Formats: sequence, structure tokens, C-alpha cells
Amino acid sequence: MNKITLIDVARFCHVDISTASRALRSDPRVKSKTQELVKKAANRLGYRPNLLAKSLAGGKTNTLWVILPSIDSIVDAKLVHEISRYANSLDYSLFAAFHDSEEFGVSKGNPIDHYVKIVDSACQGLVDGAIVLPRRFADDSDILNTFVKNEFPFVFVDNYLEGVPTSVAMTDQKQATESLIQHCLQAGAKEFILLFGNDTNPVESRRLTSSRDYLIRQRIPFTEICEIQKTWKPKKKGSPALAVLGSSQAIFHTYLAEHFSPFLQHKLVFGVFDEWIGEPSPAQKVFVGIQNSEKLAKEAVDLLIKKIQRKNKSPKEIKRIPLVECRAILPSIRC
Amino acid sequence: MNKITLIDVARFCHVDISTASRALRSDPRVKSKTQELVKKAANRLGYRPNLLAKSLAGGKTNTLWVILPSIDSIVDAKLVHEISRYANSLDYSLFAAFHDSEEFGVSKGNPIDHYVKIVDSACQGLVDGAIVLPRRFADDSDILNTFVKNEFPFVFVDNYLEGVPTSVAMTDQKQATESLIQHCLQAGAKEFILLFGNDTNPVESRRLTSSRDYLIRQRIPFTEICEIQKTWKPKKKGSPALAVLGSSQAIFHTYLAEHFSPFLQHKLVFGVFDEWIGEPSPAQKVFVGIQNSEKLAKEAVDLLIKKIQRKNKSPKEIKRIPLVECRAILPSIRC
DNA sequence: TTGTACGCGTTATCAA
DNA sequence: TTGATAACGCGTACAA
Repeated sequence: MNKITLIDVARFCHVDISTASRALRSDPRVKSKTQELVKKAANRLGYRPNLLAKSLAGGKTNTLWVILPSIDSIVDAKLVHEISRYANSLDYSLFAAFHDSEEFGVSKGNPIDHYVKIVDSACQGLVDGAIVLPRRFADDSDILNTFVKNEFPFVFVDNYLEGVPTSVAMTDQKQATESLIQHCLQAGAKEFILLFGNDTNPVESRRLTSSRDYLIRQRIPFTEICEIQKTWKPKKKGSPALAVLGSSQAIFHTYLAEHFSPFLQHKLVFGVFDEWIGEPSPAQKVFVGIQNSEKLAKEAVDLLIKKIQRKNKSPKEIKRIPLVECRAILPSIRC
Repeated sequence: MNKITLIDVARFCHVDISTASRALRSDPRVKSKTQELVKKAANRLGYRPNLLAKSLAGGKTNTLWVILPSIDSIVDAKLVHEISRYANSLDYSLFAAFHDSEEFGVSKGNPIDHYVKIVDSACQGLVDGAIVLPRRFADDSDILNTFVKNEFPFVFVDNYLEGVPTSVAMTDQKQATESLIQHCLQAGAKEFILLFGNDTNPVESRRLTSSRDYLIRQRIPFTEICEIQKTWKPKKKGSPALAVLGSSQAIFHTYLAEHFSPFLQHKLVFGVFDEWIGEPSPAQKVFVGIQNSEKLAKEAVDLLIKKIQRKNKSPKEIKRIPLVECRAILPSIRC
């Protein structure tokens, strides 16, 4: 590792350490000749300022974290990536911290411990603020309220928790759901099946209630399948085109692998949030609600920076961002 | 934010700051009565040690980074996740830093700048060591040699760069390739098509050469399709079962969407590294080489910690890890 | 234009 | 068993 400090550079140039410090920050009070001298010396000696000391002295780290359990889909990855890009463009360093120990393989130790540890260390001077992507853990709010207690600047993105008061940037689930439904209707769907889980996750439940409300209002028959065991029975006679709505590609494959027979005579259209990879089969068409990751990222970071700057006031803002589009996936290979 | 420091706790207990420091670290030299006193006070006052100061004074951060352009697939995500888990289990904090600004949308500023900035800051005291997941950038080696110059502890995982001397933990591409081929042969394949790109990426080229060597040795006819424009022509007469090998699911869909007609009469089997989502169609069967993320992560972190501990010696170790299995993907829905 | 001296919050080394 | 003090490396108000 590098051991050359500001003192070494200063000594080398026969100037004081403070002069060297100022010279490297291009302080106009330093003679330009001295500036160049110091800069060249620093360069030649391979001087690298110690960012720990810098942050400690300066009282800020210019660092943000994204805290999330793990990356489970490309949509997650894209969001984190956009957050990173936008933060970087504002001269913040951004790091992702993962706390889920259970997702893959056997869990080592208490999975919550890592989460608590990350939240704790965030409050201990390493970072100026955090963007949190919460999941369905029951205990999430207890852990995250540590932030509230310590008045640590943080915001939610993509999802939020009822019991934790802070700002949120998320997709407008109502708009997204209705837009997907409209596309399915245009594709000829006469009856709907809702594959949303019945859990406490605000996003999932919002998708369920939004689609339910909309379909009732439009007088379109539909069936809710909140549990994967439930078999579907047609509400209309004949073989009308069916639309199936669900949050992720996996749920379609899982459900239909078990319960495909009632669907055999029907033309199928899927409406999916998140993403769809590969062929639409067994559907004729899949509509994917493409979330606006770039805007979500921007709004989240902006909300966070607002919190960092004025620490006393903490307005609980909510930004709802509409979908970019509903992308249609058609078969590319004819079999 | 929290402003309560060790001084506050010490004053509150009418002890010296050094005693308070020792008490909180359960130093046996402190009377147990005093320890409890201090710990209770710290708790009541909501004291949180400043980790910046701690690292600065202690000379180490107990932090590791994973540096990568972005997460493009679930396989990447899984690897990072396993690294995080294993590092956490060894009481290191782990953060992921992303440097690619081009992947999604329009690039902001010079994309290389972020990369350089991350590599620089790694050498500036924020972190004890880094695990690097390199990509096909031509300039990668110049940037990463900053680590070498500064004697900063780092290792490669999953892929590596010829010009940058350090340890590597990666999948055994030869074993993986041959294993995939064997599975395709068992599924009846008589002729092979290789969809590997012809670029300078060591992993991709290793897959190409390994499969080429093996197929020649076994006297099995095959065609290399290094460029996506190239059309395939059968080498054998009749309609033998065909195996297609490629690195990722996307390449199959892209290629076959353009050039499907010659394949119409053949039974198809795919062999893919990375992952496969959804139905195997248009193949009857897909074999997926499942990389051992857990072991890759463990080896990478172990290699890194070895580097951190003895800074002078830097043996250039290479760990090659075989696949966990070749998983077969069969149609779950009959159309 | 440059130098002095202190603060940032800990840990570590003395001495008591 | 505890207390005083020197690091850790850098910023900065203040003095010169």
C-alpha cells in the first residue's frame, strides 16, 4: 500500500503541510509556481490523499449507499445501476450493500444480523445517506427505524414500508396496472386472471387492488388466484381470449406448469411487470410494463440529497413515476 | 445525525476517554463494574462509534469491495451475493461498486472516468482490498495496473486480464465446455454449432478453443459461427439431431430469430453457460452449465485475504472451479 | 502568499 | 486498574 502522505510531499518541496494541502486543492491563494511544484512532486512521489482522514476532517464522505437484500432480477440490477450512474454524475461515490443471507443456499448465522450491521454502520459516519430497497421481511421496519432515531438521511425506492416515515420514489402502480390491462384488452382479451400474491407487500397488494377496481369498473370478468394451488375455472362460456396478469415471469411458468389444462382452448395474453425473457409461449403475446429506472433513480437520489442538505426538516414526499411503455413480446421463432 | 462521541460518554461517567474506549471493547483490564457503567451510559446516550476515526486510527477498515461494470445477469448477481455473504461471515463489510455508465441509455461523461475514480479511491484508504470482475474493455489493464503500482491487494473473479498480474478464481472453462458437450451427445446430438464470439475475452475464447479441441478429438462435425450474420449449412446429410453451444440465452434467440430456416427439420439441443429462463423452445432440451458461485466466492475472498495479510509476497495463484452440474431444462408446458 | 496550531473521533503506548 | 498523551492524515481559521 501507499504510505506517502501530505507531510512527505510538503517536506520534499520544503513548504508547510498546509501550503501543500492548499496547492493540491488549487487554492488561488497559493502562488501558481508553488502550486505546480507541489503538484508535480505529489505526482512523482505517487501521493494519494487518505480519504478516511479527508472525510473525518471534512465531516462528510461524499458517499451514498444503496441497501438491498440482493439482486434477484435484471430490473433490480438496472435500478441500482441507474442510481449509481446518477450519483456519480453528481460527484457522489455510490456503493451497494447486500444484506440477504438466505436467498441462495444455506443461511449462515442470523440473516437479520447483517441487515442490522449495515444499517448501524451507515449511521456511524461512513456515508452521508442511503437509498433503501425494502423487501417483505416482517422486521424491516424495526431495523430501518434506527435511521429515523439517528436522524440519518435515507429514502425508499421502488417499494416502501408503512411504518417507516421517509420519502419514496416508486413506480405508479395504478397507472402501470391499468396500462397493462388496456393493452391486454386491445389484444382481444375478454376475461382476466390475476396472479398476484396476497401478502403484505405494498406493491403487490396495490397491483391487485388496482386491477380489481379497474376490471370491476369496466365490468370485465376476472378471477383472483392469490394462492398457487387454486385452479382456474372459466367465467364466460366458449373460448374467449384470456389475459393473465402477474408480477414476474416466474409466477406464470410456475402456475401454468401445474394448472395448464383449463387454458388449452383459449388464446392467451400475459401482462407482466418486471421483465420477460425468451419466447412468449404459451401465450401468443406478452406485454411487459417497463418501469422508468432512470427517472426512479434520479428522483430517489434527488430526494436523498434534499434530506442530506436540510437535516432538520424531513418532509415525507412521494414521487410516483409512470411506466415508460408496455412492450409487446411476440414469438420470434415459428415452430 | 448522531453527535455523541466517546468524550461525551467518558465525561458522563467521570472516567477518562481511554478507559471508556477500553470498556466498550470489553478490555479485560477494565474493572467489570466500570465496564458495565460505561456500556450502559453509551447505550442510554445513543453513542455510536465513528467508523472513520476507528479505521483511521486502526489502519484498517475491515471492508472489501467488489468492483464490476454492472450486473447483467442473475449469474453475476449470484456471484456478488455469495461474495458478500462469505465476506460478512468473516466479519468484513462488503460493498459493490459499479463503473459502467454506458450499458443503459445514453452515457454521461467519459465512462472510463468512473472506473478510474473507483480504482483510485480504493487505493486511498477506504478499503482493505478488492475483488474485480473484469470485462472486455480494451483499457481495463491500464486502469487496473494502478492497483499493481500501489501494491493494493486485489484479485480477479470469474474472468481475468492477461496483462494484470494477480490471483484469479474462475470457473474451469475446459471442464465446463466438455461437460456440456457430453450431455448434448448423450441427448443424441450428432453435429455441433458453436455460437461463441471471436473477441479477446479469455473466457469466451477458452470456451471456443476447448469445444473445438474436444470435438475434433472425438471426430464430431461442427461449425463455428463467430459472427452473427453467418448462416449455418449442415455438414451431415439427413436430419441428425443438432447441438448448439453458446454463452448466454440471448445469443440463441438473436441468432435463431434471423437464421431459423436451416434448423427446421432438425431436433435441437442447446448447451448454454450462464442461465436459461423460461421454456427450452425451440430446442427440445437445454443444458445449462451451473457455475459454482459459492465456491468461486469463497476462493476469491480467501485469495484476497491472503494478499491483504502478507503484502510483500504476491503469488499469482489461479483457482479453477468445476461446474456444480449441467442442469437439463425440459418443456413444462405442452402446446 | 505562507506558516502555526487546532480539531475531527478513535486506538495505542506509555506512565502512574 | 486507570489516566495522560501521542499518533492516524487532512482541513482550516488565524496569525504572520
